[in-house]
Amino acid sequence: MSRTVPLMLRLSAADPRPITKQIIDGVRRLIASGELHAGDQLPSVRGLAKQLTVNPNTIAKAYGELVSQGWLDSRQGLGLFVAAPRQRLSEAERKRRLQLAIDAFVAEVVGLDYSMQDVLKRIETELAPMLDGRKRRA
Amino acid sequence: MSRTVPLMLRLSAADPRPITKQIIDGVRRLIASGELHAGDQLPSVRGLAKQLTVNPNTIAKAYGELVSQGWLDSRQGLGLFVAAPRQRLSEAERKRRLQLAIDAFVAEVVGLDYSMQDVLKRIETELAPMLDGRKRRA
DNA sequence: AACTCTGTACTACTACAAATAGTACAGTAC
DNA sequence: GTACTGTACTATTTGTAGTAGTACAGAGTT
Repeated sequence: MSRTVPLMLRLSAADPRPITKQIIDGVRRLIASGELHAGDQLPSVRGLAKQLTVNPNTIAKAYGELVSQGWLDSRQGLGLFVAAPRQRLSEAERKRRLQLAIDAFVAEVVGLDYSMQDVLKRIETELAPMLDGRKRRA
Repeated sequence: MSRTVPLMLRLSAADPRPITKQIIDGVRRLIASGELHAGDQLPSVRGLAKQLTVNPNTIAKAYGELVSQGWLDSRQGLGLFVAAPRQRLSEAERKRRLQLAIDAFVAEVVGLDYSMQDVLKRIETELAPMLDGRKRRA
């Protein structure tokens, strides 16, 4: 199964995250949710740069990060492809990242006056499509 | 009930958040968890700056933000005090912030290979002390 | 071989945010 | 007055994000 997809990605100026992070998160989300499958080819660095009207360097940086995290495989002269599911982060690093994410989330939500039930329900709704979209990463 | 507390706050160089945000989140957490009560006096701008070995301007900025968010009240010449519980954010703003927090959290957690149950349990554990530490904000 | 696509690696420059440093001023208490 | 409080400035430094431009190597097509 190998396709070339137009990559449904939107950048938002309202989003406080830097462009590079928006792209990284966006691609990761598309893969995790199963909208992109292992072997699929991604838009070229220059192509996506033109599509999103950002600098090619910015795309290259985001792609490079995704490669080093094991989400993409790069083949010189050919392009970038969605990698087979695998886990490149150490157990300690995974644990550390989860802790950071939870701390940041709690810090943001404190004082917003939402009940525990509301918060958990929302998390569940948004997270569910990301967890079963692709096989469990080895 | 009015106390002057030494403010148990630690800054971490490992924490990716800027100093100002670490202080804002830290104070908000102390209030939400009930470690600081309405009326309690906070360390002075210069005092906390010395304690944390950061610039007084940085503390003043953090305190200023907390005042504008309604967490603290300022009395010229006297100091800063924990405000009575109230909600200064509009319904739309609260909703927006929750959405941003959830989006950011999901983006970080995707690919870490944690089960839904694990994630929800962790959130519940860390968030619980923040929700019942003080009366519901009007 | 020539051409054109791919990723990758640089340097240089600009823009912006965070933090520091220093000064100054107004309000409160002793 | 003196010594604390918060607050408001300006100036400077530092680090990061993004843009701009160039260059090079690998792969496929003609």
